[in-house]
Amino acid sequence: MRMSQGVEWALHTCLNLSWLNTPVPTGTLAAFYELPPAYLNKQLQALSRAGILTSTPGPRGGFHLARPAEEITLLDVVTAIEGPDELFRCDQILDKGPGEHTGVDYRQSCAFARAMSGAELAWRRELAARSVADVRADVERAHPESPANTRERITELRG
Amino acid sequence: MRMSQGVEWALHTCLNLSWLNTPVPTGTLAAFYELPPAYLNKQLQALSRAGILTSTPGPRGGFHLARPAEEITLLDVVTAIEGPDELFRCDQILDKGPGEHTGVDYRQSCAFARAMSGAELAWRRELAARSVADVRADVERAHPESPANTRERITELRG
DNA sequence: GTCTCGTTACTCGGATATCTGGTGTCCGAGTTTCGAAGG
DNA sequence: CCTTCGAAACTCGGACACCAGATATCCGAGTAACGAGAC
Repeated sequence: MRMSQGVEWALHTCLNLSWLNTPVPTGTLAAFYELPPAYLNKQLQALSRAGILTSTPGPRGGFHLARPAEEITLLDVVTAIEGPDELFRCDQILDKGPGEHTGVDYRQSCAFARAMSGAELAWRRELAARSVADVRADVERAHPESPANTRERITELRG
Repeated sequence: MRMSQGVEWALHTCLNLSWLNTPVPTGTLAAFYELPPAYLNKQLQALSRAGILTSTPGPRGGFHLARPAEEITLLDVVTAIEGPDELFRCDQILDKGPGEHTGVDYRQSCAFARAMSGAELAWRRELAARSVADVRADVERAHPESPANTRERITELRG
């Protein structure tokens, strides 16, 4: 049960994009971290479908944030990459056990499913409470040179 | 990022075992929910390695809880099946980016890793707060006949 | 009747296949840009 | 000099291989039970 690698890429890429105000193509964003460009593109497409990024085709095109970093939560990114499914999926194991098989939704009736769902909700709540802008503020506090470094490196890579 | 099916099996099996005080072989436990016996055995082995179950070989052998259900948390079971790894693993993507590459642990320095780790901690805290005995109490409150039903069905299946 | 011992059957345990989903890659559709040609 | 037009290059987007981990299975090592035989 490891989280997809794409989540980490997506988060850092969103942070970098929040320091820029121009579309950046996938190749440049991938070169920044030496990532496989085509696969990063796949993740960015997912973010685009989720309405987090906006893509512009053609020369001088690329991806840019679809809305302010303050309105992009970590949960948004995780959900965009990993999908909306829950971690613990109750496959209605109880259907085969004894008792009434009245076609009830075990996601609600199974006590384990409820407990797991509650724990997952706490996780989601934490993720939804932190935006990319919050993290950006932390980074800028610890490393004030980061924005300038990123901007410089991006323009340099774009050549 | 779906959680392994084995977690659900393990949870329900632990609950059933908490209603019995005798070793139950894998075959019987599997038949209870019509699960593949050999694969369930694999999961129970993991629980055994984690110290949640105790296995006794030979005739009249099987698995039984290694400690009271009050002392078995949902987190214990999840960790036993899924392993101790974190959901979000920071693969030190920043190592390739600009800045100092002083061999620091990005699990600590990366702001995203810290945020994700915090959210995961909230999740683990919820899971650790609920024991199998808590869930058992919920089930017995909603379905008082469950313990007797389970005991009856187990002895019936064992033949 | 009781103890001993060997056989038997049953259990776990790990080593072995199979399959789905994450990982990685490629090429085509569409658009902007740029430059050249004509007015 | 300005406008128009066309080709080219660059971008995303989805369709196609590959691989690790989860799923599923099998057979051997070990042990408790049981029964037969001896005392």
